[in-house]
Amino acid sequence: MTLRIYNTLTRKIEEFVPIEPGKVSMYVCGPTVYADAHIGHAMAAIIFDTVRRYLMYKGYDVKFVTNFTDVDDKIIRRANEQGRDPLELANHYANEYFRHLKDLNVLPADVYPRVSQEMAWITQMISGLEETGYAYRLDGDVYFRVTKDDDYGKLSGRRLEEALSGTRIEEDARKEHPGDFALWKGAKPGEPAWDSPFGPGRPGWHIECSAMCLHHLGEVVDIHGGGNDLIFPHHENEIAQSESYTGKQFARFWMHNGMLQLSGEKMSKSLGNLITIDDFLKEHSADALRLLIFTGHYRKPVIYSAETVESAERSLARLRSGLRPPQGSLTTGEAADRLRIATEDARVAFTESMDDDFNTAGAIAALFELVRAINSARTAGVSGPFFSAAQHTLRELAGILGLQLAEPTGDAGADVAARPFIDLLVSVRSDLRQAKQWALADKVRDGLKSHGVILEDTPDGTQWRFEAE
RNA sequence: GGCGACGUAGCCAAGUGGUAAGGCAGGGGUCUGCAAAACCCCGAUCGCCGGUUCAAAUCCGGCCGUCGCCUCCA
Repeated sequence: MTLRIYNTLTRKIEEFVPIEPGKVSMYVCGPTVYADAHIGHAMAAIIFDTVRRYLMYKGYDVKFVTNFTDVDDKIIRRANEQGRDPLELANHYANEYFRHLKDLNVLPADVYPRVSQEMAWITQMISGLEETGYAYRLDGDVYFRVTKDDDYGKLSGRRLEEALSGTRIEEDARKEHPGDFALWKGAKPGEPAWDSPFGPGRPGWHIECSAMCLHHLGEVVDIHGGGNDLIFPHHENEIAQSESYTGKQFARFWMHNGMLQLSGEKMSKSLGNLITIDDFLKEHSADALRLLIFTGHYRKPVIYSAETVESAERSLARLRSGLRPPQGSLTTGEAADRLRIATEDARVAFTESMDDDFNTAGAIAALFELVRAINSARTAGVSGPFFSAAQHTLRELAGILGLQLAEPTGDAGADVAARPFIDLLVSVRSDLRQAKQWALADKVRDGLKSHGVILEDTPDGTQWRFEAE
């Protein structure tokens, strides 16, 4: 089975073939670190984390690079407002972001380059573009000359003439063409600056990704990803710079994720309609966010609401139910056989969906089918190798989506301390049930429930767990 | 104004030519002292109009609606 991926560049689903057999180079545009990250950023990180995990599952050796933009207008403005050093501020939010990635169960990238540490590569590239006539100097700035780039606009489907009509671009009469964009910005008072052949200053926004790709992954990358809000101008300009510089195709596959929507609008820092990752994780698990995202398709918008999150939480509980221990002792027979077949079917259905441009909704459906098969087998008394194999497959496939399926714990800290007392109460209640003291037994159960502890009576005794939040 | 995406049951959502996956919520049932969980059963003809086809949610045209990009943005 071959993996097929939608390529924004061609607007078609294409068979994925890496440049070098067995290896994949992947670059994903990371955040500008000047404020708390929100779950829209988390969504992008989670989607490309799963793309990576699936490529690894398919046997590819993946080199994954994602950057931090730590030199930028907004960082500088914010730092000046707060009287802080811009790089210190950026570093603070980068560290926060690292913490978020860990909380969200996103695998660490192989390299996390930062603009501030890539200046040599950036200036070298700008110099190269200047030498070949793709860039020109203007009052201490350096601009990219879009009119010299024949296929400028190929990613976003815009032509230069069209791009101008109705745009809100601030006209800068000095530029040769309104679409020309800054590769280097001359130093201004109160801004950090680096020395360069073009004088002191700092890089434009787009050049950093081109330079970092070149530095860490080479002239051509297999997959370049990011949010679909980056298609224009960011990725268009990256292509222009990189291809003008190397003369080669910059990225084979361009992948773009849809936006997270809150009350019908894109969640974004500038609109202010956001939920930070920290706030989300106070109330919900990382698994819930992943499930919410993967219920839909990565290229489409995801609707975030109290209702969709709640639905994701309940669905999660259902997936977890497949991991509960077996109850019988049947290791062979018809029911065990059915489970074995269902396990195989689930893997096939899962990979077929994922091969189809990461159809995670279909992949999750396969997971639910497997859960039902496991639960049915448990009820039928199946245990042994087929049962554990089914559960192992469930964990493995869910793991490709980054789902951990861990049972919820109580409030941090209280969890460990409370366990022995809960066990004791459950034990006492079992005695009460033996004695048919139903009223008292129910009082214990209801009391525990009000503290977030769920009791379930089974033929093998009473089990308890913490309620999902 | 330009470019692009989308509109499927109460909600989320897959499916891009052969008579609609999955989840949540809801209803009925099995099990249970009761409950919970689990399991079984139940629901939509796919925004509207027209066209192509033996056959369309799926292709084409028009209309209505929503969203994204065109400015920083995952």
